[in-house]
Amino acid sequence: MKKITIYDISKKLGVSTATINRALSGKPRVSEETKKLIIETAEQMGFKPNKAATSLARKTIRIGFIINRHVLDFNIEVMNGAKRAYEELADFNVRGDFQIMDHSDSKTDVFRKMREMADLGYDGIILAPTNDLRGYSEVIQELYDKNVFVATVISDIPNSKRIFSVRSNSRMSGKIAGKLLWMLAKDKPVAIFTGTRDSEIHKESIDGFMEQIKASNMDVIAIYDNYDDLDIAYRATEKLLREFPDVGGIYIGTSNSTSVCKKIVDAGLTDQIKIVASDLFPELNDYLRQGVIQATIFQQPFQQGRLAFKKMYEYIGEAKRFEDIFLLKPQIVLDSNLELFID
Amino acid sequence: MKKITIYDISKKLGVSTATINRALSGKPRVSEETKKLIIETAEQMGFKPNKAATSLARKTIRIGFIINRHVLDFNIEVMNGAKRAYEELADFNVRGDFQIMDHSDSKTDVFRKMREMADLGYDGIILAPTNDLRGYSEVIQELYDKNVFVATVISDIPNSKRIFSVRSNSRMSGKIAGKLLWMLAKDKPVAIFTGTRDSEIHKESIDGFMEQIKASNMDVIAIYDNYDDLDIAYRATEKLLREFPDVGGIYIGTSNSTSVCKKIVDAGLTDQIKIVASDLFPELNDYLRQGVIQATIFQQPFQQGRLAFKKMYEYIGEAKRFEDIFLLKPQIVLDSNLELFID
DNA sequence: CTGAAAGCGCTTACAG
DNA sequence: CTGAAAGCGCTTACAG
Repeated sequence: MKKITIYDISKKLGVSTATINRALSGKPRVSEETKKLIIETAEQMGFKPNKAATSLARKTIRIGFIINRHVLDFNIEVMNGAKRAYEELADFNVRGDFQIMDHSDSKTDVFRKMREMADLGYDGIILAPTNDLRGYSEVIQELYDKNVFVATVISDIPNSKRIFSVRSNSRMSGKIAGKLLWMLAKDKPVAIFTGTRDSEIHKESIDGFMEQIKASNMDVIAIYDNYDDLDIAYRATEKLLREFPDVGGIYIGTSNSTSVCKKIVDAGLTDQIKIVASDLFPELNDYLRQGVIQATIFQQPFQQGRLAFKKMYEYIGEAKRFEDIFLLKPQIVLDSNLELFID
Repeated sequence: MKKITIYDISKKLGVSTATINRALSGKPRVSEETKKLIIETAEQMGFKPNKAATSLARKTIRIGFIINRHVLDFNIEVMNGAKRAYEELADFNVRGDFQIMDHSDSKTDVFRKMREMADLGYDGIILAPTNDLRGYSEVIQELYDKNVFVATVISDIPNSKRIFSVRSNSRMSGKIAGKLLWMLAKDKPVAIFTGTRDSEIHKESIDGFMEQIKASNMDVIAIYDNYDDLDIAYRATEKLLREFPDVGGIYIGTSNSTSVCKKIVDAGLTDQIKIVASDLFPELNDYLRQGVIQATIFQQPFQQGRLAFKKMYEYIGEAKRFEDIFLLKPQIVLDSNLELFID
């Protein structure tokens, strides 16, 4: 029942607390021998370092956070979540630095920023990767070798030394969308609009959707990928309505759902065609309230940022090691519970 | 940018840190005059006590947690959530004590337990109230006067001195259920089964449901309340099917949904009648997977307990004061995302 | 009513 | 490679 402290270990081993600390936090200048002894003893005594004491005593941890302006609202929400986590950790000796890279900035600028932070002594960097992932791994490896840890939010950078990744469970988003369309447009064929397949996120949501559709014995008549652009999506919707007039439901996996909705409204097909969309933003809220969209799958951007910052803190400040992917639950939003998701 | 500490206040005012502390934490033995001065200065300097230091220095906070065996699984999940919060606060000088009152115990036993905890020096007690609320207010008031704070989980005790309450947004649960039945059984009339109307929770979920049904222009043909008993619910379902053979959907607002489902299956009406249920437990998971139930509204018992414990800690240990009702978001669970909700 | 001092459980220069 | 000591920012007996 009684809590074990480093003093208990110190007394038992006749070694100073300073040495105990070096051994336990993997710092240099302890002989391998005593280090081993200390670690074993600590383990066996069930020692767990006290977080409050640790944070008080150590020097300030520095965490950087970098997003770009692409898909602005979503990214800003992620950043706001990270800022919230930062506030919640205010008394635990952390400093957060939040950077929004300009849309015009090339990826090279992101890399420069990362290296700059590393040189300034940052301990960790949280990154929202751009679509094109080339070059990231090298920079991450480079920082890793300097003990500057990189994690990702929103999407992952596979096969890199990033210490963990926080994102939405997009396969599940697709499955949920499939199920909802089954409920809404049961006997009619459905279509799907999504962003670039280069993105793992979009690929997964398509997979999940198709899996569910197949399980429900429904027909998918068209898959439109790479439709991040509003105009192109509008025209693609026209094409869909022309070629498949019997379409009963659409899943829009990208956040650029508004032009699809617009076309459906323009064509006066609101009641015939059921739409399940993604994310949450003002225009989309309106479509939900008007019944143009029946449901949307919310990816919890705020919580993504919050969790990423918190986990980065735990990784650095509390030497926690954990599973390396955190998948947040996609939330089903209908017009009836919409109010819970907007403040 | 620089953090203000009590030393800064101490220096500025020429008063010892001990006195500063007494003034700021509302302890006796400070003159009204210096107290006022200290509080004003602290405010003006933007002083915020450091949580890590506070928890290290103060004596252990004691929090009690009391549930009864009624609706066992749900309550146990709430307790597990509270235990999780307790673990998360392990380094912050708290002690939790978790009590399950036996089904046979009368409410008097709960009251006795509460008084016992107060006498033992507990600082706060979290309580899951029984259905019959008589007598609670008096005990809560009594403890309040001794500076022992009571909060509630799962359901509230209105008009009492309980410091806060954590529960699910049950009005929203009803609204969501109504919307889902609109999606599932659009043109057919629907019915609702629910627990006792004595419970605010059930009353609210009925209200929310009716509100949504009305907004969707659907017909409610029957309301069965007070159906917490399995046998009674089974027979009520028989009656429903007999009297209203055209029923297309049922919302079950209590967790005793299994006997309704059983009757529907027995009658071979699985495909004709759509069911939206509440909560999540093994038998219900099976009904979801088999398509007997189309959706269930999850009340997040684990998170309820976790939040309640955490808030109690903050109230006592960090002197935080907040809105007094925390309503958790009801989660929509379909068979497609069920796996995210069970471990 | 007020203050000096010790202590909570760690980490960090600094000295050796 | 190792240790003594100070310090992080509070709270708490204890003495006055």
